[in-house]
Amino acid sequence: MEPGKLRQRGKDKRRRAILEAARGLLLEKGIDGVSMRQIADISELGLGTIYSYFSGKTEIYATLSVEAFDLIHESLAAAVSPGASPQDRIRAIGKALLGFSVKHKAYFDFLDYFVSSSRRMFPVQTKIHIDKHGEKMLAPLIEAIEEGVKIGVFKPVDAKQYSLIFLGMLHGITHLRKLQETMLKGHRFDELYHQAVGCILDSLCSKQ
Amino acid sequence: MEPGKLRQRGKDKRRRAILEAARGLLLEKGIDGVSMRQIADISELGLGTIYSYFSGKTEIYATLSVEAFDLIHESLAAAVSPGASPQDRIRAIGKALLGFSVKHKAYFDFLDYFVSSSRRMFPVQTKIHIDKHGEKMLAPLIEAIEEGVKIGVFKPVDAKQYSLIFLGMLHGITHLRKLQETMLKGHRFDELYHQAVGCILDSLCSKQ
Amino acid sequence: MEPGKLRQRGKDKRRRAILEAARGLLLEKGIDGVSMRQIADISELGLGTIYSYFSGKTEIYATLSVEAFDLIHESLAAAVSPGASPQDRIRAIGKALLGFSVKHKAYFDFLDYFVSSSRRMFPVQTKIHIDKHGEKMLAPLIEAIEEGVKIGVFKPVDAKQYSLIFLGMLHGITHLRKLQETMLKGHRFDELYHQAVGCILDSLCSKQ
Amino acid sequence: MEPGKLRQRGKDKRRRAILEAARGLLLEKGIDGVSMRQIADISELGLGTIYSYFSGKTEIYATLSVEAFDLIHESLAAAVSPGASPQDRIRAIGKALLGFSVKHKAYFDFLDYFVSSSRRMFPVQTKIHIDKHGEKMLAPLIEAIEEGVKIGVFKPVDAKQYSLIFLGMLHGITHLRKLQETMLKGHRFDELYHQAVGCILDSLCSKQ
DNA sequence: CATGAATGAGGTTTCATTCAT
DNA sequence: CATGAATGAAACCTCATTCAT
Repeated sequence: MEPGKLRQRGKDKRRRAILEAARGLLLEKGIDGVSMRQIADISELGLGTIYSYFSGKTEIYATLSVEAFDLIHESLAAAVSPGASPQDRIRAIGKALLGFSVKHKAYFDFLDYFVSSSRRMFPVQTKIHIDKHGEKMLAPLIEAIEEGVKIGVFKPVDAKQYSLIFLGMLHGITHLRKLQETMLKGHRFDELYHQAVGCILDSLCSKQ
Repeated sequence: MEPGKLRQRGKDKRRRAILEAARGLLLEKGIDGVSMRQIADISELGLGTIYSYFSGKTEIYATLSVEAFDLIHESLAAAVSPGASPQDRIRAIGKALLGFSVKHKAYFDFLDYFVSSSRRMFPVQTKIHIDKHGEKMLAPLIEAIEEGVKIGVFKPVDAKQYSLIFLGMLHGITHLRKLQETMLKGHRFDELYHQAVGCILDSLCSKQ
Repeated sequence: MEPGKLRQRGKDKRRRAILEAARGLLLEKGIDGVSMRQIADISELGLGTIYSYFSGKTEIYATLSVEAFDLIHESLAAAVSPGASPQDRIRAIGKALLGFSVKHKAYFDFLDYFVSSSRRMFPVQTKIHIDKHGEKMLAPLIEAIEEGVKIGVFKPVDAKQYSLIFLGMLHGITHLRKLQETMLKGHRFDELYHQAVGCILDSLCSKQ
Repeated sequence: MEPGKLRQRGKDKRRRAILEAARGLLLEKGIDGVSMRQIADISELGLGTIYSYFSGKTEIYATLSVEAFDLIHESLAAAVSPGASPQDRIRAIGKALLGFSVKHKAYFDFLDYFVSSSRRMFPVQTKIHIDKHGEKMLAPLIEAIEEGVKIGVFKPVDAKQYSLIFLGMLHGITHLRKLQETMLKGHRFDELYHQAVGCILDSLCSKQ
């Protein structure tokens, strides 16, 4: 391997280290717990180094946002088996999303916060760019619903609209997990989650 | 009226002024736009005075959280007409929640943020106290669903679980409103919202 | 004395302390030696306190500039005895300026720097305000020259123009003092200075 | 030409590129606008490379100072026609200095700043070296004045002292140009300048 | 009891310089 | 020999909180 590649790999590694540090801090200490100093310490890089990889905190956040959306998209896309029935595909997507929200809790909390406040946080151009990645997430869902409508197992609906409802719902439910020790006491979160997926399927399948 | 009462009233007024100022700032400038100095300026009180009404910023946030939950509860409770059918009651609750999220946007964004991060933000005792108020919100919904199950228009479900799904979903959908200019482009938000309510009703009414 | 006055006096004292610290640092360590931290340390105030007296470094510099010009103006105005001849008045002004440049060396170096770079340093509005105070300095000189022209001891000249030349010259000469150990070695600075004043008088008195 | 020379030429070119970049930045953005990074970018060299030509920023400034003085000296020396009268030679020198201050504004501002603060900026040895080059500037003036004194058109004066006054004055006047939009409003700068030169000549020619 | 001046920890960011490649 | 990635000291500034008046 030529030296250029090695160096490149080192750069990538550092870049990743920075993003992981930032993401980790975000999860562990919340949005106010993220300081450039801490990111530097955790990623074991000099403070100035951070600024040669990212123009500032905002860019780090923007990058994480895009990454998060892309990762979710990948998870969802990977979850659907081509031959499966629309219902199963939707269930699989629900499951994948739940899995993601458990495995990459950090990303989820992060998106939660940034979807809420990104208009204030990011320059409008950046926000549009991020949202484009967010929109990709919907594709696997839309396809599954359209397929179901086409073959007649679902009632005719606007596939994108239902996708938004589905994602919004699951997101909202995931949000509730924070209340596990209080409002959710006595309820199993995953059951709640599956029930919610079932709820959407009920609606899609309901004649009327 | 004796002087004590008058003074009491003045104190209440100041307390309210502080909370309004804090809430207003939160809406207008986001979580980073709230500083004690600004709260003092807007509420037309001295900076030090704030601290004789609240122990600090955290207590202000906690108080606002409780208030927000209580207000939502009131809205929902007021929305249900005693004689209405379970379906109509649920529709009314959905409508009321949508209305609230429009009218009191500030509170909604606020809860969004604080439900997410309250574990880090508040001492555990405070958090439990807040969540208790959050839980009250569910009551009108639970009642409507239980009624529907009892009279047989809904399939037999765990009423609290469905309530959580319902609220979670609506909350998630509301969250999406932030994406109106990007992901939601071409979709009317309120339609999406009503569709979501319909979705739950579909599920509740679907025969097995 | 009522308490308000006392407090006011304390505020004034602190304000002065800040300005003195800044001026002192400027003299001792040069423009790069002035940091807000150091100003705070020397003035024995908290760092944040500085910012409640001045909006930032720029405002401190602007204030010092204005003060410097005003002080010089006072020195020059005080130097002229009403009954003295125009020549004597000009000599007195020269002497006063020399005296000032020795006694308030800091201010002089300061002006030196800020006249040079104020366009980049200050917002245009601020610069205009500062320069207005600078212009006042000329008044005593202009009056003396006009008087001399009127009574015929000076040849007819544009009084303001000659004033500018006079001040510019003395300022330039003062600048040279920095070179006392090298270029000026073997020359007594004050002699140089008086010679320069004489030079202007020669010109003003030269027939034709 | 042997390869050593070629390489040498490349080195010289780079050295010059660095100095030009530094000087240009100084002119365009002022003293705070000069960073090693920018010098590297503009001179199209690597950042590290700068350090193999100069030991650091200070040495770059020192070199520029020497260069500036040498350039001025050349300008002044070139201005005097051997056969001209002392008065004309002095006028020519004044004109040359004015021309230089317009054409090489950067150098002038630069000297302004560094003469003021060089004691703090440079190690004493460096400063002495720089000042030696500064002193050379005086030579053409001294010669003209001495000649004038010798042939009796000037009164007997200390030629070096008058030279210092002359240069100091012109420098001071040049300084004033910064105030063109405020204090100097309504005055033509070059007129002021020529008047100042005339002023010195008046004095030199004044009997006793 | 209301006030706001004072505080200083901690935030983000820049930049001269070094050193491995 | 040229390079530029890495570094961390140090800059400016904000803000929650305290406490003397």
